Amino acid sequence: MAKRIADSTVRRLSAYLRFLEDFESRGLETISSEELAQRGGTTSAQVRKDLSFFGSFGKRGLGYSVPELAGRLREILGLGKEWKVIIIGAGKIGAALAQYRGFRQRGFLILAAYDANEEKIGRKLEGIPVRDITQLERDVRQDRPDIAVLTVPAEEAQRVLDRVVKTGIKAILNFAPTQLQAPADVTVKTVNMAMELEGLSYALTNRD
Amino acid sequence: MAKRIADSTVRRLSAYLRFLEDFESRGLETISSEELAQRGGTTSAQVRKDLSFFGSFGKRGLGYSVPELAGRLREILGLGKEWKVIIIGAGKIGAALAQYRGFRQRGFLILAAYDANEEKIGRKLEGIPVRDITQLERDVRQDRPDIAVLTVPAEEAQRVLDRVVKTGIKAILNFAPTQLQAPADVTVKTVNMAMELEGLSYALTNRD
DNA sequence: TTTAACTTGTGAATTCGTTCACAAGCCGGG
DNA sequence: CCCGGCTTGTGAACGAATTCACAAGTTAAA
Repeated sequence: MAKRIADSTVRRLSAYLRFLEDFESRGLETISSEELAQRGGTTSAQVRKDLSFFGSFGKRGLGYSVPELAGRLREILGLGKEWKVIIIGAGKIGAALAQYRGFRQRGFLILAAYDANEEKIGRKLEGIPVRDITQLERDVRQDRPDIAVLTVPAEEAQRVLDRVVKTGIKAILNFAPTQLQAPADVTVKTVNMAMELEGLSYALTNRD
Repeated sequence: MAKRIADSTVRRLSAYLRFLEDFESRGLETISSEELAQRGGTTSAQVRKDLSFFGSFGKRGLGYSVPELAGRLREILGLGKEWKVIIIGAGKIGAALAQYRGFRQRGFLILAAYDANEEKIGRKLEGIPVRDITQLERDVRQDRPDIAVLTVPAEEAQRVLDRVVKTGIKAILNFAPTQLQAPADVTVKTVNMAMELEGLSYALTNRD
């Protein structure tokens, strides 16, 4: 890949793909950058610029072919293959994720959940086996998951992350409300609800 | 408030507060911008700039008083008062949120959850009453919640949001993986897991 | 074939956020 | 009381992301 693409750009591509799939299911053939922009809360210039990093997919005067652009976006985002996911922490959030149909829909296959609690080990979490966290390293060697989702308490998050990194997993989705340190070749995305809530609190407090 | 503060700045303030609380509990008196920066994965100049938007809280040569800065940040973020929250959608994610202790800890009081499913109405979700969604408008007039958390399917999210906005609620935390349209005076924050996952997929696919 | 109405792709201009760099201020030790 | 070591607060420089603006290409209709 020639240029480094900003995180915000990738997020928008992801949003565009969602609208395209909606358009696709309604049988529409073409879409303009303006239509795409309105649905995504951005501008048509932004849409065109975002896409231009990866090539030129549109036809001047006409717009973009919906199926073609959707296909190209899936390719760019790496959604062509199946990604194997493990969930670490079989609590309430882990359970909510385990049943989330968005995973499977987009090609993310959840292999297993891990926990230290003996009462949970051996059971199923929304159909997904809960395994003993002590087996993590052995299982990873065998199953080769691509992504680990962390739903453990904040206090344990860094320790668990270090362990996960050591197994060679390069992508982590963290739900613990804490900043994590990881090597540069490991991508960590954090979903921090506490932060979002405080953002709302700030907005409510500082109105014009 | 004189200047418009960037979203990214508010998120960092929220992160700083978390470290400060950690420092506070360990009985430390002062902290430098450098220490704060290291924990938050940013730079000391960034920390100082962020804080400078709101005044000057530090002592040159010494750093910041931990309790004082924590207090000022809570004030800035509007965490001094108790915010009343309702959850709309009593599914798995709603349940996970209902039991999330981070809410209460930071002064967010969950009043109730709402659902259309008769089997859920009247029961409790992690100790929180599940009410009939048809009563939403009446309840809001009475209870005056500040924040609504949306954990409904993507297809219904916009419709539910419109209804919530009409009741006068000005802050919404959305968990549906969809872009929502709201009036300018309503703040909507979306936690979009699908987007984060696709960000990981992109990162795994486009390595150097 | 010509024209009018559209829409893309992209350099240039602009805006916004981050980093640099340093004067100003504080503290402790001699 | 003065000096050396530290750390803040903040303009200025920089860099990144967004928006502007327009040439170039497409289509449809006359």
